[in-house]
Amino acid sequence: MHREQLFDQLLHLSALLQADQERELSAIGLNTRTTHLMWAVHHRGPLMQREIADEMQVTQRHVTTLVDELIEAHLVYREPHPHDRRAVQIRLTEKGTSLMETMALDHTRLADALTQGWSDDEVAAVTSRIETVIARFAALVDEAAAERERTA
Amino acid sequence: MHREQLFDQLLHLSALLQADQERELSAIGLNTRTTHLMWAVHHRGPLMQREIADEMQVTQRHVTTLVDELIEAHLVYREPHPHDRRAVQIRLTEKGTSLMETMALDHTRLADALTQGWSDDEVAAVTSRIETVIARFAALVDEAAAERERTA
DNA sequence: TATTGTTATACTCTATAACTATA
DNA sequence: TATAGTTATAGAGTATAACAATA
Repeated sequence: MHREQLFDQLLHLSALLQADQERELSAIGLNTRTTHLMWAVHHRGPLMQREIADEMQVTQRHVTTLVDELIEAHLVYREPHPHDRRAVQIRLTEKGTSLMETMALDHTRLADALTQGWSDDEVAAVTSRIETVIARFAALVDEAAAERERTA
Repeated sequence: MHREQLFDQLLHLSALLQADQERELSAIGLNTRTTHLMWAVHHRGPLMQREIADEMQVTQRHVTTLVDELIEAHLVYREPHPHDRRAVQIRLTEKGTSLMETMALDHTRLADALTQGWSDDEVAAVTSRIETVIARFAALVDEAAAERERTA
């Protein structure tokens, strides 16, 4: 069936993208987690470690470790929180900011390369299809979660 | 730009699918690795542990561990290799086979649910687009690998 | 009393190296 | 000499629990 073939392809593509990303990142001494952390700070501004833990769904303790690594690499730094003396704020260094900007650019270039030769309409059509797949999948996951609640 | 939005969506979908799969598997005491192992045996027939290590791109030592876990769960068993007394063959138990069949069915059902209401032509059109994205991505990865060869 | 971050500790996943039995 | 699998060991990644400083 074609429907299953499409599904398998999406899984395949997802595996390819992920493997490639991990290879690229490890070449510059990063991994998915540390990059996610920097990406969050880059887009949301200075964050407390607790906020980062919430965003990334990992423990605060683990954020401490990740931040330590990024400080070692001169990509972020800790600053006292302006209003809460218990907390610190994580900010990107210049090097960190410029790395995030480079990544964003690479990202755009890759997106363009992968859809090269498609008309804008084609891009829009596929985008809208994928959107419905995401929405439906989210609905199914919610349903399953509700089911588990009821059973438990 | 729309092209980047599509790319981001594909990444998002991939993360959703993966997280969901891991949750489902952990509910039945499996993970991505052990499932991959069983899937390989289910589709390729009885395999030596070395063959499994090749297929999964992990060490033979790690295959030993994964097989031990699956034996503990009564999902596979070891059998002497018919022609090579150094080796063993991994086979699925009845329970293991039936689990793989259930998974294949769930997989088909999910693919259908996610594309519900799409015409066959629409499915085919999106499939063909994703195919070109995969092909192009593979080409880019190869190019980058060749580049690294030359530099090294 | 609750929250932020850290010290101490442990668990999971996976790898490398040395070894046994067999090819 | 090379290969299949295992014993022993170690490293990365991540979690839980207890604690200090502050809210």
